[in-house]
Amino acid sequence: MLKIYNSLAREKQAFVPITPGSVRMYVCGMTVYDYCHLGHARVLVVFDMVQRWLRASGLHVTYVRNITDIDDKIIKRAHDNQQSIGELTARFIACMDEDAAALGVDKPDHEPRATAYVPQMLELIGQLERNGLAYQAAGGDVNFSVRKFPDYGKLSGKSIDDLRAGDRVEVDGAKEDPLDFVLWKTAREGEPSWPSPWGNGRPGWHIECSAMSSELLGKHFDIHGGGQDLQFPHHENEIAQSEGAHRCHFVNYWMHNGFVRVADEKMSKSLGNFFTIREILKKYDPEVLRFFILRAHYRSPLNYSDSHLDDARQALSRLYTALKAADAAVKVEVEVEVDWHEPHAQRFKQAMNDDFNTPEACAVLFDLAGEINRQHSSALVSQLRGLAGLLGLLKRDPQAFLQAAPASDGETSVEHIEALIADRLTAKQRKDYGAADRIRGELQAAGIILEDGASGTTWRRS
RNA sequence: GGCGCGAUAGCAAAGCGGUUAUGCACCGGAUUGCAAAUCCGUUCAGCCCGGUUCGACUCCGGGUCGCGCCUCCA
Repeated sequence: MLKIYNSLAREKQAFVPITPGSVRMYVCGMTVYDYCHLGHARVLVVFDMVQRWLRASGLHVTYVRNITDIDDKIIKRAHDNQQSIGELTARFIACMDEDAAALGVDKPDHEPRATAYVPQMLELIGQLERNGLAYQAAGGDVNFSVRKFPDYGKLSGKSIDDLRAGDRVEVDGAKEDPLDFVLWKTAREGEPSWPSPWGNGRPGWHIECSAMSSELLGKHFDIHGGGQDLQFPHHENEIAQSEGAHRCHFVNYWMHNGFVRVADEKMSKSLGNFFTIREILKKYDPEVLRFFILRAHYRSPLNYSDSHLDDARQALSRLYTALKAADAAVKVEVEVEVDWHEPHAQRFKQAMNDDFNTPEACAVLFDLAGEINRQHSSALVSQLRGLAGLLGLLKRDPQAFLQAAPASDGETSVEHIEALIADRLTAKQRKDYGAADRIRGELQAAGIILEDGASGTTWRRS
């Protein structure tokens, strides 16, 4: 039985889908005005893992991850770049798709863009107004009235009176309460706008998700995910909007992934301490990055540093090395069936069912690798490949992984390496170990490690 | 000021009221021409102070420290 830590209840709860056998899940995706950074990578990978495990558990999954393609930052960036908003967002959506694909992230079932759902947002705002929860302020903005929604604060555990809106940011004087948030922003000169009953304008950020989720998943669905920083105010506001408009329960399970940190500080655009995915992929294999993310629990903070990624690479190499040694018997690229009665698979399943405990699941993979190194059992090789595959790992040919060069490095060609290995073999046959070792040293200096096995010499990158 | 999370060996990171987590690194041995990989073995833990218990890293209470949210942020 799958248990999920529900941010709403602040405890692990047994997962019971609304419709038996199927799951509807919504995750807040990117605002596309820049390259994705490591924090985005974590959301992408974590919820991809969740989605995979739900499917592996036999559930029919509808996974929605939205794209915010209209917002203040997008407008500003497009203006700064002197390009249209459409050009800007198209470019960064393409970049996001590339990054996600590199990380082995499956395409969600739906990737709605905010600009395509304005009618639904207007409908929702209208309903909120009819329900007495929205009002048009002096300046023309339509706001949500938090005081009129008694449950406000139930997700974040905050009470309206304790919140100190305006402490750090100037409050819009036209709001009835400082915490009221905007549903519809009145059009400003030079900014994109849509016609509406409240005048030309554009949607507030929070209403986008409420509109897209109910349109694609219904008014009441199973799982809503996102980064921890969205819990308040974004998700709190989504609840207020959706439950306020639909008068029914919105989401059963709220999942929030922990932050990526640098030197113990949250990685964020505002702090400027972020690394983009593509920047990291110049130095590290994308699978190493995926593994780095999954070997930590999704709710824990994840500290980024080069040495941690080096460590992850070494660890992942151990798994691939085990496959390499035993792989002759098992074909690559073949979908492997997991034998769920086998003890390792049982442990794996138990770990994953315990709120997606991927660190424990990874430990099972390493135990399996050790067993394979001892026994060279092809049954265990399929178990390793099959289980790792459910995490989106170990899908490649081991040799290809072990020999893969970072994108930025293309100095030592495979031909050159193989020529030197042949030279070394001749030297070894002459028992000229001095010459053989010199060649090996030369390659080692270039980051190539040689391994003399029973069936000849193989190489990998250090 | 309000609310929340965390503190595990050199580093990273889980479970668990009593029995090896796991990975990297380190040390000893096997293997190897020597290495690498692999195997076997060893060493290295649980912020502090109380309490509960036959027994606590694990439960409870109190500290200390760190982090996050309360502003756009994954």
